[in-house]
Amino acid sequence: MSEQRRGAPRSEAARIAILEATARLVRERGYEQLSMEGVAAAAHVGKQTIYRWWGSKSELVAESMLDGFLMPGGEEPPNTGDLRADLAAWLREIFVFVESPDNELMLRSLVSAATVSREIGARLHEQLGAGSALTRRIDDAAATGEIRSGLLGQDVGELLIGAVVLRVLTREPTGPDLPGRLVRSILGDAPS
Amino acid sequence: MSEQRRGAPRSEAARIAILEATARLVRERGYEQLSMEGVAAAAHVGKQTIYRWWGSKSELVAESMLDGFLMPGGEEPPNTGDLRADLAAWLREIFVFVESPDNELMLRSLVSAATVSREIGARLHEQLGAGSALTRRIDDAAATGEIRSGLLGQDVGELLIGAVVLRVLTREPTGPDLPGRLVRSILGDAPS
DNA sequence: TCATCTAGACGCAACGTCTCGTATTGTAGA
DNA sequence: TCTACAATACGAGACGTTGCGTCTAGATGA
Repeated sequence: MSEQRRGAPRSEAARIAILEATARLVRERGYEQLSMEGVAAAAHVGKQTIYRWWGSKSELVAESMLDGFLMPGGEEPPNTGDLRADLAAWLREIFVFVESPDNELMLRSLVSAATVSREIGARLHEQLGAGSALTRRIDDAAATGEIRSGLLGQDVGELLIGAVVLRVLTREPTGPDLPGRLVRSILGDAPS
Repeated sequence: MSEQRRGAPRSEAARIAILEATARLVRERGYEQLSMEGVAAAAHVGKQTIYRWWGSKSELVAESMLDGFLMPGGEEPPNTGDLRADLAAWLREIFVFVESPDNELMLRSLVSAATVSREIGARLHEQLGAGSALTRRIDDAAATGEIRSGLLGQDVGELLIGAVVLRVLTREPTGPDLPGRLVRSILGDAPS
């Protein structure tokens, strides 16, 4: 069944070099300033080699992210038994990451790419949505009565992550108490 | 004090034509495909007239939005006395608007522009943030005890609007019950 | 008089396609 | 087994096109 292809196989070295160069240039200059010519030059690769495998800038940025060259792996929230504190700590970490000048350009580039490519949007949702550790953690808490029942982990996750994305867009500075406020806005205070 | 300027004043006709052409082209082709040359041609305007008043594509798209050529004015949530129902209805309207194929390109263009221009981000926050009717409505409800105290209108608004923005990015279809679920995720069920 | 207007020329950067010559693989014939 | 040859990928870069942002020209209007 598996018809053998002829000719030279795809060069893994070129693929890696292109994705790494893309990640580096996105971090340095951002999405709009990223050019295919720049990537080709930085990766010491012919332009055709890029266009052969990726159709557009957004696809390229997408794969660079999905393969972990751009974004670190999804951090899981800690688990100390106190869901509210855990979520607030997790959010605080994320806000620190988001507000770091080193990551600003990269994150906005990711959002830009998502506005252009349906695929990135889908992967974004996949990586953040149902099935993540965050979602399960909240569902468990609802089942054990730590938080009020009726709460869906997926919905709570969307609200929290949405707030983070909104901050990326508005560039409003976050105060140290924002994570706690947001978590309590949803889950309320712990039962005494 | 008011020094009289000499020479011809700025042409309001040209300004309107440019902003309208920008809005039309953004709706038709999206942010990335929008070109300054295209706007100049469509508005029957010299390129210099655009560059004289706007410094970049993102600024142009920003003003086109802020002046109402792109976005409809901020809709206020209805007020029937039942905050949960009002917010759900308001969210439902927004999701319908967001998911309309006519508005998809425009909204993603707005997000793109916000990733590029700090000003748009700030205006976005200004238009959606504290001081809006939504925020006041929630603060009032917290004061009268319709919802639990300790909730800040600004935080709740950020969570809800963030969820909308996230949907714009992930392009996940929304179910008819999502607005109600999101509102109840935050406010809980009405006290019986 | 002076700032604005439309129109378009200008040099430059990047686009996406195409063509080289070379390297690397599978297939087929000697 | 050894040797052509076909197929494909590669780096490099030429090519025409598009859009960039600046600049000049001549007309218009306060």
